[in-house]
Parts: sequence; structure tokens; C-alpha cells
Amino acid sequence: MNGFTRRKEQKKEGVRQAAIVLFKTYGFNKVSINDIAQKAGVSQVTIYNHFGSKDELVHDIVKTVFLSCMEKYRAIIKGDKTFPEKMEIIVFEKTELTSQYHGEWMQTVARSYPQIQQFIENIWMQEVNRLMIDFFAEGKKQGYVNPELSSEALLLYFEILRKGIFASSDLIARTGNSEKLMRDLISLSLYGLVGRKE
Amino acid sequence: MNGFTRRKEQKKEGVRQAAIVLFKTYGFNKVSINDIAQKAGVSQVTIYNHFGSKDELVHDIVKTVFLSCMEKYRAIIKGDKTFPEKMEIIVFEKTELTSQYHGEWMQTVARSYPQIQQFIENIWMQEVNRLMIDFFAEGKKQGYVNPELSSEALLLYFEILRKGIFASSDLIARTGNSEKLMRDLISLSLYGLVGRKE
Amino acid sequence: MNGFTRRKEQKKEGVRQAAIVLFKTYGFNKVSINDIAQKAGVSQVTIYNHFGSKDELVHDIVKTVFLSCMEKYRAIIKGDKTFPEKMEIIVFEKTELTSQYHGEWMQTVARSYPQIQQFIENIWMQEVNRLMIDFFAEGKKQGYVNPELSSEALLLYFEILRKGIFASSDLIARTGNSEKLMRDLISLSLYGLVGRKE
Amino acid sequence: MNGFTRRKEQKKEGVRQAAIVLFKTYGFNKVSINDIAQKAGVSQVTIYNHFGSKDELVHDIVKTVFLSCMEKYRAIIKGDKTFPEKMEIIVFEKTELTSQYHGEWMQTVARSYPQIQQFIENIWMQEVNRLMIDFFAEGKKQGYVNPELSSEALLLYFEILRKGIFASSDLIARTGNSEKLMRDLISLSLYGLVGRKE
DNA sequence: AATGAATGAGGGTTCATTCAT
DNA sequence: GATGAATGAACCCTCATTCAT
Repeated sequence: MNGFTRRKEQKKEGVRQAAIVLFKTYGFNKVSINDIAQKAGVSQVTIYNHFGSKDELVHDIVKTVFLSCMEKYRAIIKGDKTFPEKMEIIVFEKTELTSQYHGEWMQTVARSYPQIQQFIENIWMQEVNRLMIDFFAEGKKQGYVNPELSSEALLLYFEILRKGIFASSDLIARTGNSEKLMRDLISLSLYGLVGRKE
Repeated sequence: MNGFTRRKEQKKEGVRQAAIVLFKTYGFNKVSINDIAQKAGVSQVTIYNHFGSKDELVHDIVKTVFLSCMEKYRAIIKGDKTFPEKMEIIVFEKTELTSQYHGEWMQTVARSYPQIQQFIENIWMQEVNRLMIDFFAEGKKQGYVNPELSSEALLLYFEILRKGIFASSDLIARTGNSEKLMRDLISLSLYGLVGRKE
Repeated sequence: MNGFTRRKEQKKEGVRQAAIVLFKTYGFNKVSINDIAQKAGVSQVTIYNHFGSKDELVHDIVKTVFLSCMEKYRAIIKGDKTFPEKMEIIVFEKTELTSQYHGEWMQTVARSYPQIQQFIENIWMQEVNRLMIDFFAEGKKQGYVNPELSSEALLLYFEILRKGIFASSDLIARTGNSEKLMRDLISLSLYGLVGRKE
Repeated sequence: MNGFTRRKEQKKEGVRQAAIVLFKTYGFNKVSINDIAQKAGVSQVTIYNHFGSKDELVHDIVKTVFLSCMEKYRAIIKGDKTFPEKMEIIVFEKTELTSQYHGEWMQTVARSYPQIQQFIENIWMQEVNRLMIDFFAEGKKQGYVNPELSSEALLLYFEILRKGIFASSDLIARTGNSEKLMRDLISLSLYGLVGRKE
């Protein structure tokens, strides 16, 4: 990659980051191309020159964010931590990874651009699901996961927890991270409502 | 209620329903007052005469939907079904009640209108939480809920599940309601990842 | 005038008064038919039934106000007070008469409705000017007015003073009606900048 | 100032002039941004890009006109003409300066935008009053102004005359600037109603 | 005769996008 | 290649006026 191309890629990355921050802060629909241009310190036209149109910009951002996000997922799952540690990271997102990927704006984008939704689903289903299924197999083998549960249900359950926690993040923050509460929540996801029969 | 008032209320209700359908279908931000007016078969100005502004229309709709939704919640919890049946209904919302209340547009609205968010939280916290705490007590008494879990944690867990399911509603719909999947999901919420130790 | 007609005329008068108050308070362009209807406690349609259209309502109001105003002028000029007293009343408008007739809204109306402007000018030129000319004649005869000045110039001068004072009413109010100031102002209009040569 | 800036300023000035002409011709409230845009030969959005909003456009125009107007005032007062000549120019505004500044639309604007009214009053009070007080001092020294009159009263009198003349500008225009009339008016302001005692 | 309901036309404003330098 | 300037389309909202009861 020569100097020209590198500088160009830097500008594009600057625009992407500016857009992501704004989308997260104000919501997708409230952010105009002009806002992004100002935040990124370039002219609107520059964005058009680089990305073509708003749709293409969005598509590019989603793609970029998604791929990088998936890479981090992979690193976690293939990493050295124990199963419960990995689970905690994935579900409770101690990492900042999904603070970027997630957020209402992604849902809105997916809704507004069927093309993008298609893309996400393809990637997600193909790549992430495969990772997760491996992960569950590991959990079952180590006795952390009920082997009777289908991978499909487990995937969905994780998705639900992940999205629910994300959507409740303000509530959780308001609890002040009380330890008892956190222990209870983890107990709930591990042993359910009924609790552990010893 | 005389003829005038009745017809007026019918028109208002028609507008509300048109708006809800459009919001659910296209997302809140993509729906203009003009769209709603056309769908409802009235003029834009009629909407303004009845509701005052887009904000007030939205507020009115949220209020209406929410109150009716809460009434149904109350009926379920105070009803005659067994604890697990009630839980299933509440969490997985087999009833159509939340098909109306839920939908990405509600999140978007709450995000765009702090006033409405405030309203929702007040109602929810004050009314729904009280109902839920009663519900948990019933569950603990009947042995369905681990008595060591705090009400706070249970509330939060339900909130997470509810929001997560809501946010995953499209995913769930796509599974086609397979029975095995549903059984697994219920198992997960009752006995957690680890599963029942018999 | 029978009961029906009287009641009808009362309603019309109520609408007129409401309109005048609103015009004076908020300016002609900021007042809608709806505002007037609400202030007058009737429906918009009632105004249309009585007056025909906004234009006709305005025309009617201007006509009414103007004629009543002129009647008061006539009473003052034909009254028993001395020339300087009359002058003070007319110019400095101690009476409330012109607080109604005057005001920015009248100018705006005249500007917007050439027909009305025509009407005002005809009445004013024909009636008021005649009154004023008599008044100047009286003043000249009594030695209060320089006989060399043309009636035209005197008319214009009065008009200028009247309008200028009206437009400066807030400034004047802010001076707190200091006596010295008032004496100076009267001296200025009687003896001009140069002052009295004794 | 390079080509860009110059052309931009030209466009802005074109918009300003178009707006002033339209305001003077049709009155402030009857002129829409669209009207101005068409008259100036640009798109509505261009006006928004340059001025931000209708309010800001108006503010900008008033400011521009006012400052240029004040500069001319200063030139007159500090100029070489005799006191009566200066007075005539200032009060009767033979110069075209106030044909621009004046007009009913300015009153309407001041009424509609308290912020602008504030601005005008601040400038006027601080700058113009200082100029006028110097001017009166000159008049008194040269024997043209009764030295017993307070500066306050003189200022108010001028203000009244100025506003009155301004408000009567259509009347004055209709007189066709007859010479006798003008002489009489000047006589009235110099020697008042009573006239010169020789 | 009086009213609540309804509307077409128009106003200010914003946005994604293109033009000209 | 990058920018300031410019725009058509669309949006929320208001107004004078008519319709239906």
C-alpha cells in the first residue's frame, strides 16, 4: 500500500469512525451526511467521492464494523479462558467490542436497508453461528451446558440475553453493579429460575 | 357519548391504528404525517386538529397502547393459569398484545422523546413492577422460583429477557415456532444453561 | 331593532372587539380567524356567517372603528375647550380614542388591502381634514397659529406629530412624564427649535 | 478577498437587496423565503445555507442596513453644512438613505423580533444619541436652538419627528414635494405653531 | 342559526446529492 | 482530489375556508 492509498484509507477510516460515533450518540436517522463531514473534518463531497452515496457509506461501515467485531469474537472463543469466563465476556460484554457493533442504530439500519440486513444475516449465520456452535460443544463437553439443548435454542438464548442486556444497560448501570445482584443474574442464566438442585 | 364524540373518537382511533401499522412496518422515522393521513383516509390537517402535532400524536399513541397493554398484563397475572403458563405468556408473549406494543419503533420513539421515555418508565416501574413482584412471590411459594433470588434480580432478569426477546422478535419469527425450540428456551429460562439436576 | 337583530349585532360587536384587541396585542398578521373566534367565544363558522370572509371582517372593523373615532374627533373639535387644550388632546392623545384606532396593525391592514386604504383616505381626507381645517382657522383667529402657514402643511405636521408620538409612546412612557420634559415638548411644538422671541 | 469569498458576498448582497425590495413593496409578512429566492435568482436552500434561517436573514439585513445608515448619519452631522441644512437632511431625509431603512416593514420586524428591536435600540441609543447631542450643542452655540431646552426633550422631539415623518412617508410622497409645503414644515419645526416673532 | 370536522394551499426548514472551481 | 455553493424533494405545520350535522 503506497502513500497515496494509505492516506486515502486514513481519511475513509476517519469518516467511518465519525459516523459510528454520531450514530451511536444521536441515532441513525438524526445524523446527516453534513454532520458526519463536519465531525470528520472533511467536506460532504469528499464523502461522496470516497463512498459514492449515503447508502454505500452505511453499507461500508456496517461491513467494516461487523468484520472487525467478528474477528474479536473469534479471538475470544478460540482463546484460552475457561468456558464460564468466555460466556461472561460474550454475554455481558465486558469488552467494549459490541458497544460499537450494537446499539439501536444498527437495528434501524438493518431495517432501512434490506440489502444490509441480508449481508448481516449471511455473515452472522455463516460465521458467528459456526463459532458459537463450537463454543456450545465445548461447554457441553465440559459439563457447563445441558447436552439435551439444541444448538439452535442456545444460539437464540444467547442472542436474547445479549440484546436484552444491551437494551437494559441503563437499568443495569443504575443498580450500581451490586455484587449480590450480579451473582443472582449469573445464577439465573446458569441455573434458571428454579435454581440449582444440589 | 353522542354521535359527534363517537365519530370523532372513531376517526382518532383510525389514525392511531394507521400510525401503529405504519410504524411497525416501516419504522418510526420513515413514516410522515402525510403517510399516516393517507393510510387513515383523512387529510393531514385533520390529524393536526385532533392531535395537535406529531409529537402529541406519538405521545397519545404510546399512552393508549401502553395502558391497554398493561391492563392485559394485569389480567394475565391475576388470572387463573398456573405459574409456568403465566410465565410463558408474559415472557414469550404468545398473545398478540405486544405485537402491537413492541417493535423497533417503540425504542426509537423512546429515544427521540425523553418525555415519553419518562412516561413509560414511570408507568412501568410503578405498576408493572408491583405486579411482577407479586408474581414472583407466587412463584416462590409454589416452588417454581428459587427463593434465594432477590426481587430486584428477578425483575432485571425478566426485563432482560423481555427486551431481548422483543429485540430478537424477527429471529424468533423466522424459526417458525418450532416446538422443540420453544421447549428448549423455556427450559433455559427455568433451569438455565446447566439444566435440571434430577 | 328587534330582539333577533339586536342579539345578532351584539355577537358581531363581540367579534369586532375581540379582533381589535388581538390585532393591537399581537399584530394583524399574527392573528388568525381561529384566534378571533376563540377570544370571542364563538365558532369560526359563525364569523363567516356574519361577516363573509376575513377580508370583509377586516373591512367591517376598520369602518366601524374609523367612524366611531371620527365622531369623537368631531366632539373634541366642536367642543368648548380652549384651542391649546384641544390641541393637546388631539396631538398627545390623552383620550384613549386613538389607542384603538391607531396602532401598527392599521398601517399593516391599509397596506395589505388597497380597497381599505382607499376607504380610509376618502373618509379621512373628506371628513377629518375638513374638521382640522376649521380647527386651524380657529387657532389662527385666536393668535395661536401662524397665519402664514398653509392648511396642508399644518395637517401634515399634525399627522407627523400624532404618528411620531404614537410610535414613540414607549419612549415617552419611559421618561416617567417628567414635567420639565413635557413643558419642553409643548414649547417645541408651539415655538419650535428656535424658541420664543419675546 | 479571493474569488470565492467575493462571489459569495455578492450572492448574499443580492439576496439582501431582493429581500429589502420585496419587504418595502409587499410588507414583511407577505414575503416568503421562496419569494426572496426567486427574486434573487437563487434557490431557497441557498438562502438557508448563507443565512441560516429567516430570522437570521432578517437580523442580518437589519444590521447591515442599520450600520450603513448610521454611517451616513455620522457623515452628515460631522460634515460641513450649516446647522439648518443638516437639520433638514436629518429630519426630512432628502437623502435616499432612509428610503431603505425606513418603511413599515422595519416596524413590523422590530415588533416580531424582540431581539432585533433590542439591537436597534442599543445601537441607536448609544451611537445616534451621542451624535445628536453633539449636534444640538452646535445648534445652541450657533443660536439655532433654544438653549433652555434639555437634550432629553430635544432627542425625544427629533425621535417623534423622525418616526412621524417615517410613518407618514406615503402622505408626504403624495404631496409631490411642493416647495411651499416644505418651507412651511421647516418653519413649523424651527418656530413651532406660533411662528417667528420678529 | 351555530358548530365540530375537514381540507387545499402555502410557509419555513432539512436532507442527500450535484455543480463549478 | 478536495471544496464551497447550489438544489429538488420532502417534512412538519398553519391558515382561511367549506362541509355536514
